[in-house]
Amino acid sequence: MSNNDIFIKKLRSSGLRPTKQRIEISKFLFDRVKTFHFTINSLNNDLKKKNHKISLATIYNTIHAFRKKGYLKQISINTDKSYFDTNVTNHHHFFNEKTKELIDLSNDDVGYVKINKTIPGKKINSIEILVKIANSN
Amino acid sequence: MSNNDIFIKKLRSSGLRPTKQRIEISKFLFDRVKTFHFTINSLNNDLKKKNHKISLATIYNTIHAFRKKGYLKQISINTDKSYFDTNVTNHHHFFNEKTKELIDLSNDDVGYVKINKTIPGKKINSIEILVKIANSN
DNA sequence: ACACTAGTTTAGAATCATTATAATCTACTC
DNA sequence: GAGTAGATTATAATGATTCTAAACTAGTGT
Repeated sequence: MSNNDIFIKKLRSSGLRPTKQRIEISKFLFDRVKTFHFTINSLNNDLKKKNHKISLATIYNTIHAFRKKGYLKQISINTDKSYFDTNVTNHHHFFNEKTKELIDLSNDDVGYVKINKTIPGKKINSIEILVKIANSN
Repeated sequence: MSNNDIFIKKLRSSGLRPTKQRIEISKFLFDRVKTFHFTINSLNNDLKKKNHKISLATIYNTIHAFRKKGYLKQISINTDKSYFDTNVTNHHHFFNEKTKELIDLSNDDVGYVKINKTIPGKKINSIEILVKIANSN
């Protein structure tokens, strides 16, 4: 089974039509060994370099479709642009405010976090930890 | 000593000229019993209601000046607008994504978080925890 | 294979938060 | 009171994101 077929299956199984654009974006995002972080802008530039002429609107549409299906995580961080992560497992991040660089923190890197407060009628959906770092000197 | 005098002293001591606008904003933000969360937009509306005609640009300038001086905290959260907190002590937040409501979590509400990973040449500036909540039924 | 339809892509316009500009104003110093 | 550095202001500019509506295409049925 070729890589394309894998993505076509994945898209179809989640109710997304396997269009040329979605397959190309899937390949770029998921056909690699390591997960990574990106912004719409960086993704757009990277796809342009690969001579894939995909409209910016389509990139936005696709990324949000993938996010809704759980194939991408949007990172809670206060910046002018949104950051996405192809690592959708439960984990956290270091964030270098100067360079805007994100570094994964595995769940094991973070001690268990207990939340000793409940809100009646509400349940916890996720716990997201952002560790801001800077040069140490 | 009147309230105004307190804010004038505070502003002057941090190298900010105590202008009419900064004093008004200080009074609105800090002259109250409980801390609270706000956006530039909500602040602008609230100040308008009080018949204070402060330019939006001044509100942005002032809030960022206060943030830089440590009088306000900007919350790490992925939304279209920035959220600020008049509670600058070490604490965390519940966030209701549907209503965009923020609820404080005291440091005691959150078990001690140990970060078992270091980045050479970098130090930790802050650890920010966002607990996303939703209706439980 | 062909046509139909709902879903998708697209370029460009619209929106909205935020920042920049540059003219006017004001708090502080002498 | 005059001079000046710092603030305020209205407005324009920017930039990320979303909207629009026309053109395109994948999937279905014939």
